[in-house]
Amino acid sequence: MNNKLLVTVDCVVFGLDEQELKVLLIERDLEPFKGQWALPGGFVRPGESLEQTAFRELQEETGLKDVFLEQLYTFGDVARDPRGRVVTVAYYALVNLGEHTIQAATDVKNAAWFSIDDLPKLPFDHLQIFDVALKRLKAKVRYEPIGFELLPEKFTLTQLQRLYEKVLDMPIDKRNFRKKILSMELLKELNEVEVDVAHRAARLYKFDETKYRQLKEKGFNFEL
Amino acid sequence: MNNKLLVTVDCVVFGLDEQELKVLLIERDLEPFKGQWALPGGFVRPGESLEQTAFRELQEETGLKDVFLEQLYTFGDVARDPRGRVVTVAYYALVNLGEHTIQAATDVKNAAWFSIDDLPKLPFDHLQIFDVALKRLKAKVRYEPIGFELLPEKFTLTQLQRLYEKVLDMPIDKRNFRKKILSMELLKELNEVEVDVAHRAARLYKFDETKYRQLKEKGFNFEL
DNA sequence: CCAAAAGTGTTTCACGTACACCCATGC
DNA sequence: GCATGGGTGTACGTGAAACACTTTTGG
Repeated sequence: MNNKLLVTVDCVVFGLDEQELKVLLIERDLEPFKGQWALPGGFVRPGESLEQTAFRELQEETGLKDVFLEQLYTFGDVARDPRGRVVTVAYYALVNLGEHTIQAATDVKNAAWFSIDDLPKLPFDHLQIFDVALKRLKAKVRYEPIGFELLPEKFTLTQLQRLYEKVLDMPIDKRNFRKKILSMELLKELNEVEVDVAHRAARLYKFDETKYRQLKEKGFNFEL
Repeated sequence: MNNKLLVTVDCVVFGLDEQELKVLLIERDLEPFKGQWALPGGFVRPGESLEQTAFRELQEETGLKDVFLEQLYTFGDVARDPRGRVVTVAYYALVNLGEHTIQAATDVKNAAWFSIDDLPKLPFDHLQIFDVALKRLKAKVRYEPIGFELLPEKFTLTQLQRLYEKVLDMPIDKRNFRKKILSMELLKELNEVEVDVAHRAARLYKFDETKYRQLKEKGFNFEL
């Protein structure tokens, strides 16, 4: 009895620039779907964990490393891959677009960011995977402070607000937002302000990871 | 290059009786860990989806069918199984203990319910899988009306309250609970009451699935 | 001095929370 | 008639939501 299946890992990488929420796609240089834009990913090797596969493929195919990564869902429909029975464990990642540069490499012709509402046609069930990832991101950003992963280390409150507005796709009141986020005491106010802006420079803040973990221990729940 | 891996599905089945939250375990009749209590599960067959595997294994090993089932997480550590590289896609299920009878069958010596705070030693990483499942159940029960899956179709408000108290492991105020749950208008009040109780009989209710879907469309969010 | 975004408080309303007694029924 | 759980209302406080003007800076 041969029960062995092919297992891949695919990654939905979200990035934020000043304008929009984007996804990182690679142009496949291998069959099937050679030449098409697709989610980065590849086969799990016998000696590596699923998460290791995700990190390795991201680095190999797009040059990204040290990113926030979390398992999303596992897709195992019988006919999802023309090569045969392939189960894929999907992950999603969050990166700050400004601080990471991407570059195509192994098995990939090209790697590029696409606006989430202007995606090319995706192969396999990658569109479905993307949809699940976006839904997860929208839900999770409200009750876990993962949004900071999309921003540079030092950011302004307005940048933070924009992030939530873009991910949640809804307007947020400035005063209420500031009141709430500051009242959580998760942001460290820096003695620095923006530079090179053509108006009053905004104060910079940092997310205080340590403090968050302490508060969480005590039963605190992040909630936007 | 041989990239094929073994893939299994394991299920954490939660059940509720009048006293406690329980988990369904099976006594393995095959190596490895023959004779030990473990989560029900087995290999994914080439022609079946992951969910189909879960349903099939549940039926074969425990006799359960028509249960609420949802994917939990995929565990793929390299050394999690002594047989070699085995990735397992874990599911969790919710059943009403009174309305389903279980019976051991294929590859299984025995099947039985265990109190969640008195589990036997589990093989593989099944304890870790159970922990993730319990955590998920506790979290999800608060923002999705899945708790009803643990009750009979017709239930009293007190039963419903007990369910939440057991799953969340905390006391809940009776009047506030009733006010809140009834204000959602998700329960259909029946013209029936409990029978065979040695005190005033409580009114029976049913969860109104259709209404829930309608409200959800309009942006309603269940929240306890 | 003008444009652009930063920064800041108050009022209102809804909802969560705390809390105790009478009622119906079976034995 | 007594034991057992069923069923009900109010007061209080906290936090969410709505809302507009002044300040700072660069060009």
